[in-house]
Amino acid sequence: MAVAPASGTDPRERPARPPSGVVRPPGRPRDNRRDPLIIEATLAALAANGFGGLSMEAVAAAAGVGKATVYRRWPTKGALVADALATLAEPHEPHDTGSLRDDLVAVVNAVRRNNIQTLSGRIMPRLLAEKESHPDLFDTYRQQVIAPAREQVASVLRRGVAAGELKADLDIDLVTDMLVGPVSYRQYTAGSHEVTGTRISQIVDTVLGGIRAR
Amino acid sequence: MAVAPASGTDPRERPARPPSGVVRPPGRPRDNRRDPLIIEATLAALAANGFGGLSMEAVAAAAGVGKATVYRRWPTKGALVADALATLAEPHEPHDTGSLRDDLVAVVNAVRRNNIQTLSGRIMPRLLAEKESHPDLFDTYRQQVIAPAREQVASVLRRGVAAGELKADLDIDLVTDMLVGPVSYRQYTAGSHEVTGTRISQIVDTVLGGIRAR
Amino acid sequence: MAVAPASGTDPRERPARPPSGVVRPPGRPRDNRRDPLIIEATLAALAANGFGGLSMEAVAAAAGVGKATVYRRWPTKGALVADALATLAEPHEPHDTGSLRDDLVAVVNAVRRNNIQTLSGRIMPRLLAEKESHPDLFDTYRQQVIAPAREQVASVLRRGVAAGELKADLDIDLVTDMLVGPVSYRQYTAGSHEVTGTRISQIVDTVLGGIRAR
Amino acid sequence: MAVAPASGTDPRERPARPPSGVVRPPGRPRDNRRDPLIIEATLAALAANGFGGLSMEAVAAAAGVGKATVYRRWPTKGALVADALATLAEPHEPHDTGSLRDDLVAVVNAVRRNNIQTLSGRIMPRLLAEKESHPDLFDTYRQQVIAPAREQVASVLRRGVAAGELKADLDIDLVTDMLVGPVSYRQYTAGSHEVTGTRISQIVDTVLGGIRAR
DNA sequence: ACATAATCGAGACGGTACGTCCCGTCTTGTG
DNA sequence: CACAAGACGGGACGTACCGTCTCGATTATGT
Repeated sequence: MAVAPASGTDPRERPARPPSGVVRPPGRPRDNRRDPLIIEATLAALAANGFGGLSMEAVAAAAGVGKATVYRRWPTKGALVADALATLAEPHEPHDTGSLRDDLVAVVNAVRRNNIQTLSGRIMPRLLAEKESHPDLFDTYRQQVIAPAREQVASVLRRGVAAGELKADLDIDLVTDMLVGPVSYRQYTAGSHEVTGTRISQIVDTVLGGIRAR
Repeated sequence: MAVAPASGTDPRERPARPPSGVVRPPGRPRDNRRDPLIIEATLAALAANGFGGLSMEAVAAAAGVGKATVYRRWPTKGALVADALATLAEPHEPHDTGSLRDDLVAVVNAVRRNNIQTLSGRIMPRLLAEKESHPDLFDTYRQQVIAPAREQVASVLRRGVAAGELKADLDIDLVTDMLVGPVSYRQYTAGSHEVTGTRISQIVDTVLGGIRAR
Repeated sequence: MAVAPASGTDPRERPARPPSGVVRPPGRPRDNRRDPLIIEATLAALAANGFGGLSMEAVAAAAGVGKATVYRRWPTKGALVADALATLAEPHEPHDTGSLRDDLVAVVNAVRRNNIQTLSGRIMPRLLAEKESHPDLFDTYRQQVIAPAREQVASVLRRGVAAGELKADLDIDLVTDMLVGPVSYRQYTAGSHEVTGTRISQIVDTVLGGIRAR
Repeated sequence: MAVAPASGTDPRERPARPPSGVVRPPGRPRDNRRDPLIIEATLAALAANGFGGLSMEAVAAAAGVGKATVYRRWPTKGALVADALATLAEPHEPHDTGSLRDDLVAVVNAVRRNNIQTLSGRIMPRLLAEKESHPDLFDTYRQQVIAPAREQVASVLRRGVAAGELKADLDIDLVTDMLVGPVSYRQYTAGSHEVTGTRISQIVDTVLGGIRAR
């Protein structure tokens, strides 16, 4: 992780110097304002062309940065992309309205939105396509993006089990698949606007109640 | 579609000459044994590198054919790939054992196998990744491969409705998503061997009965 | 020597095919009309920037040829330049007017003209400057250009010795230096137009007669 | 000329402070011990790679100095090289043994030694090669190095004329060429060790006496 | 003593030139 | 006329390097 954490202040401002006593290398220090530019350009290029179609040159140009500046920070394309993917993790706030059904609808809706409106949602199919040649990249994506989203769904389900509302021996992992799977699969294979909030409610209700007559 | 239909005989054998009286263009006739070689090489290249990473040169080399031979048949890469994708359709035999649950398990298992063991299953993520730049290719794939598989599931569901075993107002399309989605999504995002036959049975049972306690 | 000898005919015309019975490699044969273009561009680049400053890319561009075409013929810059220098040899016609003095003036004038008006004369200082790093190139130049010119001077001197007009124990090599050296040195170090025909006559006369009073 | 004149003392010692009363700019004064290091490195780089191949970075590195230190003193590469060439002038002591022939041999020998054993002798071909693109540099070299050496030869010749030993209407410039030219041309084009003291004696004798039989 | 200000080595920065590699087109000789 | 083999022009990419710039540290000077 070569990327400095966001300082929370004006990004134009250079970060404060480290406390004295720290040994500093001689020469002009690296300008860390370049890092987020490069990372952003990398993610955009990844969404546009995938890993194989991503060139360091295009990243540098899009970031408005010399090629040497990129290579100075990340020696290989893989290292750059790995660091870029590591920044995709997003904080998820918990959902707890008291209604299990409403909470499930809310978290699955969050999955839906993340698939289509975010950069990471556009990156996913690219990484998926190259999973065989570069499994490590997709692993990183899974850990950073997919796993947290699933965990959010799973935590709601566990609350339902604890409250006695759901079967005590519920296979949480399986049911998570059954909530996330239809939404994601449909979105990716059928177009971005196919899955509406209404449909998600139907999915949740179906999983809760089944489809048998009476 | 420039591809000659499979003759059903030994492909090594040259097709018999048409009856005399038919006008034939002068010169050496085109050797149609080359076509399936090129199509196969195209699908393999598509699975390996996607559309963007597919080069006519690599296809020709893999097919053991000169580049000009490929270009003589298909003027562009798009035309070649479109024709190649059109050959992916596979015949599906109907499932009807009398048990709705067993039939659903069977058809979903067919989906599972098709995702991982066939060429078309390996091509899917590639086309998915390039859906934005080449939506027509993925449309072809959807019509040729995805739609028939879904239709198989849907037909079993419709039988269940007709038999009164399932709710009369069932949203067939939605439930199809709920059976196919979890399987495909899990397979593609989590690895090929994660989804077992047992798990598919659980999915079918959950969709049928729901997850509510009591 | 990968360069085909000049055919003497219209360079636009492709050379005749080799006699049948010669085995020919398959595929499109190399278009040997490209060779003289590349060689000419190489010599021009050599005169302009020397060996170190010569780039294969610039040569290809100047010749109106793809880079791969150059590398297909000559794998390295050194091989290309060596072949180019090998084409610099020019035929020298003998001088024999009956007058030793006039013949000497004529051959030294030929040296003078070759130094300033030809491509090889502009290439010489470049090779000279890089003699330490690439002695082989200058050696080639010396054999192809310098040695023949000196031999022309020497042959006239030998005729003078044989005719009894010059000292019998004359050091031909030394006197050749004394005729060629002042002209070349002056031209290269003082500018192109400093050495006139009159001056060359004076040099010849001085070498013949010396500078001592009476 | 930004170069401080040689102080004649130990160059390691910093120069004494100027007498008080002289206005001095505030801040850290420039350390003039760096200048000769940079000049030397420049001449060495010039001998090694010529003007075009000389980089300020390489000069700074060879001088053990930061790049900014070089640019603070000389704004351009041309200014640096011009100043470096201006330091090449060497003092020539007069030759006068009473024998014209011996004096000529001595001064021509001095030319010979200067061509091969000194830095300026190795720089000459580099500047010669770039005379067309940078005539000013070679002009400087000619004034600083070539002209003084020629003048030394010329002065001996003038003494010979004044003493009546040489023809009264002697073209001094021409004869200087005839003494210096063969030596320099031979050395540069044929290798460094080709011209011996014996050969120089022969050249002088030939110029003095001519080559005609009897 | 201490503030001031310019110099110093080191190295990051944007930009550029170059050789390698590869693609799609074109051009051969052969079947 | 089809076919393979491969030459051709063109372009994209990573490497290497250059001149400019910017940094912290140093070092004389003046108060």
